[in-house]
Amino acid sequence: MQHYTIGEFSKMTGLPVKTLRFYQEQDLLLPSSVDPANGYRYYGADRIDRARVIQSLRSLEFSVREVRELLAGADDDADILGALEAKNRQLVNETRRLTAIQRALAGILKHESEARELMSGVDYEIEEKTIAALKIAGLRMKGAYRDCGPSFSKLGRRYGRHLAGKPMMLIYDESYRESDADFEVCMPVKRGDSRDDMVVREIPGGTCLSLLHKGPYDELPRSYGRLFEYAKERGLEFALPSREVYRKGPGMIFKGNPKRYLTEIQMFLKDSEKK
Amino acid sequence: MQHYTIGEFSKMTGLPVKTLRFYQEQDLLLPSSVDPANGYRYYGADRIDRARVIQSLRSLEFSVREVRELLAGADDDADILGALEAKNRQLVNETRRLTAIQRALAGILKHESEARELMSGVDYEIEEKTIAALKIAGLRMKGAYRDCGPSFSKLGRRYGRHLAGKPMMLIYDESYRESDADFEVCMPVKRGDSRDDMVVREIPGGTCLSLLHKGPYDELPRSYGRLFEYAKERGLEFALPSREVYRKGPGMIFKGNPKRYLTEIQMFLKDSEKK
DNA sequence: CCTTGACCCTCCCCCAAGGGGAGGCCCTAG
DNA sequence: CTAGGGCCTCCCCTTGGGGGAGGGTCAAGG
Repeated sequence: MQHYTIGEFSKMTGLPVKTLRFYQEQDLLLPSSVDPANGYRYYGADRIDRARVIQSLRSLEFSVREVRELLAGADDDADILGALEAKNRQLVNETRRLTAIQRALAGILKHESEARELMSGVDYEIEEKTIAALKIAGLRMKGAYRDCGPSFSKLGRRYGRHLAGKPMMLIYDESYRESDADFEVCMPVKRGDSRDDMVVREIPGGTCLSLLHKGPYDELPRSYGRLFEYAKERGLEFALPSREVYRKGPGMIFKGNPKRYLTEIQMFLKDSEKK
Repeated sequence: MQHYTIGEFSKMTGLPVKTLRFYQEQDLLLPSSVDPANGYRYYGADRIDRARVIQSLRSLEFSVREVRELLAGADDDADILGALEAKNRQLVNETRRLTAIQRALAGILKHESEARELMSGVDYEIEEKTIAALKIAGLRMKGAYRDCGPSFSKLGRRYGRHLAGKPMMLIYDESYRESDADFEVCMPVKRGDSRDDMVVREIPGGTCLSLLHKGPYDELPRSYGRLFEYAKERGLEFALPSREVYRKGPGMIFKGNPKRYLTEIQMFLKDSEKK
C-alpha cells in the first residue's frame, strides 16, 4: 500500500501537520505506521477518507471528542442522525443567544444616536407643547425618587420586548419631595398586559409646558422653580401628575456623566383639554 | 469608605471569587486595598459600578482584553459606539456562519430522511413510469464514470443554493463502457444560470422503464442487463440518453456502505412522446 | 483561652484545538 | 562534504476561569 509522509498527507488533506500530530495524540486519526527507528509517521491512502470525514464533522462544529465518538460507532450518515439533530438544536440555541445580544447592541446604538441627535440643536427654554396620548407600563411607588432604579429594571425585564420610548416618571405630588414622594415609574410600550403591580394603560395627551433640564437629577428642583415662576407670571395652573422624560440618563452600560444627563419636564396645564 | 471582603463583594456583584481574583490579575478590576500582612483583598463601594460595567460588556461578548481597553478610555455609552458597532458586525458574521452550518445540517437530515423513507417499501422490480420534465444543471464529460466526483462537487458549489433533488447522470452511450464513456453529471435545480461548462436547461419528461439498483456502482451492469433483457422480451426500444438517479449514494459526511447504495435506472422508451 | 468552622490566601493543574518555536535527527542533492 | 528541507519531541501560549491542595486568618461560642 502507498504511504505518505506527514507533509505529503498534510498537503493532500489540507490538515496542518500540527493538527495531524494532535489528532494522533487524540486517537482520532492514527498514522498507518510509525518508523520505530526515527519516529516518522506514514499515512496510508485509506486514511484520506477518514481525514475527510473528520474535516466534515469538524466544520459542522463537532468537537474533537464528539468526532472521535461518532467515528467509533458509525460509518454512514444515517447512523448519526441523532447527533446531527442534537448539534442543530445546539446551534439554534447559540444563534438565538447571539441574535439576542445583537438586538441589545442595536438598542443601545439606537438609543445613543437619538441622544446625540437631541444634544445638537437644543435650547433650554420653556416651551408649550402638545403631547399625544401614550401607552405605558407603570409601577407606582412611594419613597425617594432616587430609589426608582429597581422599578425601572423590573419594568425593563418584564416588557423588554415591547418598549417604545424613553423611560419616564409620573409625579403625583404638588411639589418636589425629598422623601415620601408619590410617583410612578413607567416605560412607553407598544403592547403588553398588566401583571403584579405593573399596570399597562394609556395616559392622556394634552398641552404642557416643557423644559429640558441638563445636569444631574438633584438639580431638578431648580428647573422646576423656573417652570413655577414662568407659570405664576402668566397665571397658568398645573394639573397632576406632571412628567419627567429621561432623554439621556445613565446608559445601558456606563452610568455616564450626570452633568450630561438630559431630562424633559412636562407640566400639564389645568384647563387644557385632555384626550 | 465602606469596604467589603472578596466574598461579600462576590455576593453583591454575582461575580465568582475566582473571577474577581482573575480580574485583578488582568488589571481589570483591582481591589481598593490589599492587607499587606495577610494578602486579604478589600473592595470599596465604588468598585461595584465598575463590576457592573464589566459584567455588561462581558455579556455583550467583549473579551476581557477588550473590556479593559474600553474601560481605559470611556465612561459613557456614547464613547464606545464604534466598538459596539464593530462587535455587532462581528456577531452578525458569527451568526451567519452558524446559520450556514444549520442549513447544511438541515440538508443532510432531509436527505437522509428521504432515503430512509425510500428504503422502506421498495421492491426491486422493473416498472414503467412517467416522468415529468425537469430543470437541471449539467456538466458533460468523457471518461470513466467513477471520475464524476469532482464534477458533482463543482455543480454543488455553484448551484448549492438552488438544488432541488437527487444528483443524476445522463448516459449518452448505447452500452456500459468502462472508460471513454460519454455522460453528463447533473443536479436538479430550481433556477440558475449557465456558467463555464455548466449548463442549466430543462430535460424532457416521458415514459421509461425504471429499476432500483441496490448495491455498489460496479454492479450496475447486472441491472442494465436485466433491463435490456426485459425490453428484448417485449420488443421495446430505448432512447438516449438514459438516466441514473442516485437515490442513496455516498453521504455528505461518510462514504457509507456501497452495499446499501440505491440507484434508480431510467431507460426511456423510444416511441413515448416527450414533452 | 481555646477551638471550630467559615473565609481567605497562593500555587498548580485542567479544559479546546491547536500555533509557535527551540533543539536535534535524517535524508538527499549538489 | 555540506546545505537545505523535512521530520521528530518537548515546551510554552492562547480564553476565561474552575477545582483543589495546603496553609493562614477571623469571629464566635464554650
